[in-house]
Amino acid sequence: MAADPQQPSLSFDPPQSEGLSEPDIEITISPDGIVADIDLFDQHVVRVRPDVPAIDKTFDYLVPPQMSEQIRVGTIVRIALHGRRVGGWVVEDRVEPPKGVKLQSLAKVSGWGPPPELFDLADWASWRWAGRPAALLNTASPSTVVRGLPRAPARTPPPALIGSDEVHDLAQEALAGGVATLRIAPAVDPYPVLLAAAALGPILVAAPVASMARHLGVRLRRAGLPVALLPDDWSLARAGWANVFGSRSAAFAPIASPAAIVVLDEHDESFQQEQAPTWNARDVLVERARRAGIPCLLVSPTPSLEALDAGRLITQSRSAERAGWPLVDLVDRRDEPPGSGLFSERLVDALRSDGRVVCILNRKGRSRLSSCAACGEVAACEKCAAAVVQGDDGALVCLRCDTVRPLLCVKCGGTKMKNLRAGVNRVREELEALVREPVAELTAERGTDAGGTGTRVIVGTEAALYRVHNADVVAFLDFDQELLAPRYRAAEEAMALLVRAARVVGGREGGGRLLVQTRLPHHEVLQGALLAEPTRVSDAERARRESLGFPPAKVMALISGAAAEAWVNAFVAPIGVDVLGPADGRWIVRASDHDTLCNALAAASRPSGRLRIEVDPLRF
DNA sequence: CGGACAAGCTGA
DNA sequence: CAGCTTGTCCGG
Repeated sequence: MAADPQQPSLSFDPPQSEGLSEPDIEITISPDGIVADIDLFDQHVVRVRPDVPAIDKTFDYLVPPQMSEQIRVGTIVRIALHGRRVGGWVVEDRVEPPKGVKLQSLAKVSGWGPPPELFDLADWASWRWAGRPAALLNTASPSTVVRGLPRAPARTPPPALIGSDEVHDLAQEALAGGVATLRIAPAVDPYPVLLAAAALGPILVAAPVASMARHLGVRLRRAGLPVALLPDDWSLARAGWANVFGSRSAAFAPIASPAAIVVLDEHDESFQQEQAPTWNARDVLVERARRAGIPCLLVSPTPSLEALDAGRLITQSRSAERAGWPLVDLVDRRDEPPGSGLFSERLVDALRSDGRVVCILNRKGRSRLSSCAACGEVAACEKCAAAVVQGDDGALVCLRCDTVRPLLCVKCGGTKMKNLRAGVNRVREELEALVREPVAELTAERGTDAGGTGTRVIVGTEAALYRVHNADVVAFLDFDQELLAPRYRAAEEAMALLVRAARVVGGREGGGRLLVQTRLPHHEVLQGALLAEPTRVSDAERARRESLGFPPAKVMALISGAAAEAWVNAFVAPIGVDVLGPADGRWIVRASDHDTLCNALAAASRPSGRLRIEVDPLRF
């Protein structure tokens, strides 16, 4: 490897060895000659963490003189371990090797790795989410070998930042120190927040989806500031002088000393990793900022309870916040007979206007609940008796055991079914008949590419809200399904859905409108959106979670997998920790705070076999 | 993780 | 008791 042209700002200070205390002058000559009898004073020994998930241990290696220059904490190396070659990270430089161990030499220097502080952060996250650090360090590492870092350009004059802007000023106030939650309405542009933060120096910005991170990063770049877009610009981020943008994985972005951290849409559940360890980027970044002593700004139109607990809340003026929410048309369907269909008069009016209308129904296929037209029998699986759904092709599929049967009543043999709960596929046909023009269907699986849908009326699941960028009206055909979903975070999730829809239609002064069909018009989620008062949701949720002992009032971990029972049997719950279950082969370990929970999980022994420990489950 | 090595099981 | 499986340990 050519010598890295290193920046002064990039040079790494190795941890000073403990003064000049006398090292042991004990020269051991190993019989197989692995260690030459060279002076121990001159040996360069590093501590390496192997990139092997199951090995939770570090090992010491000799650094051959020709590699010595390239070694610092974080460097990615290859080592011989137990007869095989594996990758690893240098986690400590110039250590004193333990006595009586024959050291081997590093096999190779691969290239640049994460900055030193990410090792401590990864260790913390592996404790906090009861996982192994190797996966987290991989998130912090480049996908391909990085041999050099880009130099900072000659100093350019800072770009002219905007003068007076409410959001910019609020962000400045929030950046005064510590963790702050900044609540800005859905249609309010978060860009001034980034300008305010970037005035402090290079910042680290995380957004729930990569497209949002990219969009904002490109805007900042056009304003003349250096920007690294992760994961592609890993080496630029590692160089330390650029503003770093990324999605969830940006929690472990390799920028050494950001001036501030900004988490956009912190309430979004995609910040949480689905695979164990189920770390949450917002929580990791709050801790990262705390350790670095830098400000952390959590931005959201509807802050999570976790964000509200993390720091002080800063809000827009009432009028500005209201202006940033669309008008919400609540269509109260309580007086309509059950089964009167999904199309209220107000919805039909909206559909027959000239505007672009997106209809949202979170049910795929043709029908989620059918009954025989002849005898009235509700269609169920003939094997396991669970409800069957009618897919796009008309066949009945069991959701539990995947048994498929043709459209046929098991009781009377009838072949006509009444659609008690229509799915998107069926609704599309009905809408076409209603508006007499083509209607497109957009779900996660089907539909044309982003925004490429030419039709005026679109129907889809919530996935459609990611793919349509603007519309005059977003109509929720059956919002009660979201409000009443059997998940403890249903209210917050429903509010997040309204936020996403609000972004598609824009604020009320631009004519943005949401139409919500419901039998629960007084529900705090709908009132919160209607009045642009998200605290209605958080206040109600806070009280509910407290009384039920749900997060964040209590914290929990979900234990599942084939080895879950063995794990629970071996687990001795300390005081303040209780184990609930089993339900569906899963257990819940619960405590009042993360210290108690995570210490208990860390002390538990892990049986062999498949085991999933999900700390802070989003569903249980 | 995956190799080494040891303790247990089978068959003559 | 060889030859094999299964389990536990450990790596610099």
